Amino acid sequence: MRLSRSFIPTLKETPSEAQIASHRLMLRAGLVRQTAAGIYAWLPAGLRVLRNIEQIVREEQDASGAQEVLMPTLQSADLWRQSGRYDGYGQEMLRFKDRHDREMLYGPTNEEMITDIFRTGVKSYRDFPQNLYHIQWKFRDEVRPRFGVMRGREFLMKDAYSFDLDHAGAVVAYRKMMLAYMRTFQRLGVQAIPMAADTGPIGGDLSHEFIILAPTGESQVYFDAAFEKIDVSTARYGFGSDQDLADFYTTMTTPYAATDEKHDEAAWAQVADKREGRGIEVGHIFYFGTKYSEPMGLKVAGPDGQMIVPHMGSYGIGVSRLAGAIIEAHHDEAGIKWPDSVAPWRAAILNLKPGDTACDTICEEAYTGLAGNALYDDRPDRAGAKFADADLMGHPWQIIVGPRSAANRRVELKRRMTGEREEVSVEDALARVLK
RNA sequence: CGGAGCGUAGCGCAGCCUGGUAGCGCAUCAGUCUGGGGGACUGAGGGUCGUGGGUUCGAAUCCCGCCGCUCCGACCA
Repeated sequence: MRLSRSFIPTLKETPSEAQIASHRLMLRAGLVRQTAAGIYAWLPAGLRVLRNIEQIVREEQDASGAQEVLMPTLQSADLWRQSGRYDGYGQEMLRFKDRHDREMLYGPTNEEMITDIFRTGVKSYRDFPQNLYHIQWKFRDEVRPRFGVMRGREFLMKDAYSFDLDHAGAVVAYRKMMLAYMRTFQRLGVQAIPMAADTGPIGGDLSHEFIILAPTGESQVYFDAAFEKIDVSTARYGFGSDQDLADFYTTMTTPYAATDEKHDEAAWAQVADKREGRGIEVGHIFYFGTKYSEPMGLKVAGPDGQMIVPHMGSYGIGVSRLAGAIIEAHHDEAGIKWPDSVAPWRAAILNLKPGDTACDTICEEAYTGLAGNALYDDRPDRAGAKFADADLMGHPWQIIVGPRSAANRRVELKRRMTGEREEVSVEDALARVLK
């Protein structure tokens, strides 16, 4: 993308409504635009980030054996009456009526809908286990939306739902999701810690929330440094082995980890290598047994002819929230420092002197060589403005092409995350960026 | 849902108290000079002052209603 031809409205000044770093930077870097309280439009650069996060989430869900579906944003109130949640959900649910006076709602979550879909399609115990997920917009009419996309009213969430014949099977499904989540967050460039959690309105008796570390996080978290060394790679743990999953689960749940609400000073005192900091919740997993399958009449014939009521779990990742959370974890005074995996472009090409033949030639060559992975700053602006915008937008690499070194076919390569910079040949720069 | 504010040009703000035909910085456009960390100069364009009503000779300014938004707290992917 050529910056001169793109719609990336960066701001030099901070909009007054933005209080926290990620909100300020998302607005300043031209990623999103607020359209109403807690509701955001995603602009070209922001959408690329959102899609990158979504794709990593998708790949890890698929790897765990979950299958992607897509359920609608609008649901019928009848469905929620079957589970008994329609009256209990409260003001957070956005309710309305269609032209025929039918009661509808904009879905805040999909347990009822997936249970309804699954019960009409499943035929036998042989069909189990299953895990279905989708990545869809949700709406929760928060009393007080804030922090930009971190606490919006409309947000993109990945939610998965597992179906198993018994508790033991559901526990395996739960562990698979925990493993998939750890891999997902690792790929997204953030340190995530699973912490035992309350189950809230979803219900159930086994639940963990995934907290990622960021200096500006909402809550204080305490955890054992052992979490920093856990290997969650496919080489260490496989989805196909119940023993691996059990080992993994033990490893993830044994060291101390708690948010300030559940913090236990006595247990904390026993931890040898302590870590504490601020955290943001970006995922939450629940096992809730037959809470929905029972009232909604989901049951199948077992091998002995007896009817079985399946055990379920649900697993959420806040995709749009992650865009903000990743910025909270990776930024400085100048702007965003995107991890490679989620950056809208891998590199920015800064042409410090458009019109200079050597600069123009090298920039075009780099732009073509990076094939869609680069944002080319070809604007006729001053160098300082380009540096400032590149730092603000947070491209992992900056290929700085100036007349000083361009004559020798050399460029300056800057790594945004670390601030390191070095002069290299054009070829080396491209190879490094694409590696 | 309790408390506190704000709405004036794309963004950040002043003007309001004490009513008299709207201003500053940045951004934008044109030109000149510049050219490695948001440069300088000259000129130009851009505003139903959130909205409806009221008071007044006259309302951005005073009064009332409504709408929108933000912040603090309680609550939450």
